[in-house]
Amino acid sequence: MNKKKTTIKDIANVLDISPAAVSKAMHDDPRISAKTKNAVKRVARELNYQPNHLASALRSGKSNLVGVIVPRTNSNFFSSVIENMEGVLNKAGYNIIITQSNESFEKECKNIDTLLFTQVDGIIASMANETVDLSHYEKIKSKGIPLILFDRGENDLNVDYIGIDDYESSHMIIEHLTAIGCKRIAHIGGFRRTRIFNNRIRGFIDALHKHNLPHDKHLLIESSLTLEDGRLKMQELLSLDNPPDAVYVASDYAALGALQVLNEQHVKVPEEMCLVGFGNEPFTSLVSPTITTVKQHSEQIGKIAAETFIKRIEAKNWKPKLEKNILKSELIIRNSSNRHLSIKSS
Amino acid sequence: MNKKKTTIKDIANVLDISPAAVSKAMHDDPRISAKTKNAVKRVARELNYQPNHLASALRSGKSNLVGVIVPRTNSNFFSSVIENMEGVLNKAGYNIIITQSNESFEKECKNIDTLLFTQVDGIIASMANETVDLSHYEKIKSKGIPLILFDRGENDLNVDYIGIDDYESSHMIIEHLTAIGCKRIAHIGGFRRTRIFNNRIRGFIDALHKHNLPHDKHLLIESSLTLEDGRLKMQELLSLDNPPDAVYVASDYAALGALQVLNEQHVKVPEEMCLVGFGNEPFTSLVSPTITTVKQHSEQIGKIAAETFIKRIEAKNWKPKLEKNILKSELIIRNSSNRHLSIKSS
DNA sequence: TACATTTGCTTAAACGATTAAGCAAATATA
DNA sequence: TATATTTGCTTAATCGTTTAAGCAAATGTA
Repeated sequence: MNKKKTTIKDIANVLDISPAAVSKAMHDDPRISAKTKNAVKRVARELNYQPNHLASALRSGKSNLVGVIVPRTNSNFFSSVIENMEGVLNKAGYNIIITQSNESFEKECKNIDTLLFTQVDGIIASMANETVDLSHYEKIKSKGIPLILFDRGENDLNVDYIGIDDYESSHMIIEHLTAIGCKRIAHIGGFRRTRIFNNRIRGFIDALHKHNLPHDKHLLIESSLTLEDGRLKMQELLSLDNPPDAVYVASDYAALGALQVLNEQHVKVPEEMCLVGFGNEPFTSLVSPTITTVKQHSEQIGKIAAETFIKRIEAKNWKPKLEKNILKSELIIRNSSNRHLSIKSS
Repeated sequence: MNKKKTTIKDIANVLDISPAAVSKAMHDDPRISAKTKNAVKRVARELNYQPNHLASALRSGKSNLVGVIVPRTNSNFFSSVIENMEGVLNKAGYNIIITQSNESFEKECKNIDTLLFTQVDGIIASMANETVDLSHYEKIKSKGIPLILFDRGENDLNVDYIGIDDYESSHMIIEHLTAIGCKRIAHIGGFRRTRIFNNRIRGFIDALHKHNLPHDKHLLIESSLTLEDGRLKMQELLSLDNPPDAVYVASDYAALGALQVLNEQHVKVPEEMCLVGFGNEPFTSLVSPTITTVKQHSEQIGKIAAETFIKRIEAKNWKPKLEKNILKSELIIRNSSNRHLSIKSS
């Protein structure tokens, strides 16, 4: 049992050279001869040498670790973003550390502390729903390491941001719903304090005006957008004196809750009520009827976020500033708003 | 702008004491006076001191980091396991690093390398579907750090394991299906080489015998258990000369695929065909009809895995050995196998 | 041959914290 | 008062790696 790990010193001893030479040989320093390099690499393999990350990170001040903070990993969107981010970062020699805030502000603060403590070289994050106070994000900026936000971002921080055009997405949805004859369109939106949800709400209102549709206050509801809350808000809408003929929900989970209520109360979808979700979660194409939704191009968001990080870390004297990267979203029309085609699973 | 981070040296300079005294004061060493301790802590706060994890980990040989490997984080089961693991570990002063294998053997190997490279104090893992060769897991053991497996484990590694009783779960399911009158029960199972799926298959076969039901070879199919493969395998079963009257699928995702096919082909569930899934993913209670499934107590699995890790790390001269912690699962009966009650959403 | 340059290494300091060992001063014990 | 013990620190080594500086030997140049 060789419990003791092999270090560059061990390799140096075997070859009777200095540890410094070994270190340089491993990093292909031009001032080390090919013969020595080969010998070092051979012995390293033989002794099963694994470089000690802590030591090199301590000395060089670079950990090659990128911290990632997401509200939850159990949504397809975030899981896909992470996967694509990881692909790009791994190729560039970085490894990622995933943490989840569970939509809790307190947890998000703890995550940031953990990541800074682990000496990550940068942080890529999407904010929790609860987050309003941004001082803990300022902490990242003040450390001088890159901070990249995606999806749930905040302009006030003046850092890079990658996301989709939420305002425009709402327009796309209203356009589609009016085209199929909807006259009273409701919106179960997120909390206005979150920028993306605010943008969706603004887009919703402006699009209604554009199409000369009534903007009834009762038809615009803020929600935590969980499945359960989607159910409650749908019940609210159904109990109105003059209920809507279409509902645009700002999250697929809440849309699913809404659909459950509609099914339970035998409201025919899409005949009596059209439904549109947001996010293109896999289940939207699995439930009955399938749910019309918005695809956010999580692959691109992940890749671009990672590439932005690399760009920032490689730029020598870079100062954080607001730089937005807004991608186009895509409306995926399914049966919950399909009034002209025969209804079958997509 | 104070870019340079404060170190114990800075604190020492302010108070005109040695860095060693500062370090000890921070750790409440009994040989440091209360007065000095207070002064150190005050200055630390004033200078916004953050201990350098790399340095302390390098010196002490402990990183207080635990690596977690899961197939994917976007399932409710794993996401919940992680959440509960984290709760216990944080309290004990550990932070976790989550990595996902995406069910790929190669990715799993890379993850292990990353985690070992990051000098984690231990690893808690659930194996990828693809994994057959276990040599990379041996690498963890040979480092002398604790390895804890859950859900997808492997006895051959002789390490701690936390999971549910898969064999018994199959019995529960068959018991339920026979009780409601099913006579020809099929099983879309996972690959036999994965222990948990093999146990479910063994349980399935033994339970059939126990209830004097036929064990038709065509009614037992191995599958990758993705949604798509669930569809394909269901189509296979429906095209048999003598199709089954119930299907037990070893994963909720594949069960959902099966349900789609049944709905599309207008096979009435549960009247003509009963369906049972596995895992209690949220969507099983959301689709129509709702799917009967098995709850795995992810909260407990996460907690126990974390507690086992702590137990191992605190035991001085502990040698890895097989120690199983098998939890009881729970059958959640929903409409897809509800033949006696009126059919409504649960 | 005399000097400059290049090659291929070595030396030694550093990164920031921990910790065994040591030492003077204060306090306790006889 | 003389000695032992405790208190409260300091010194210096260490963890494993990186890297600036330095220095012989080999090679190139005039």
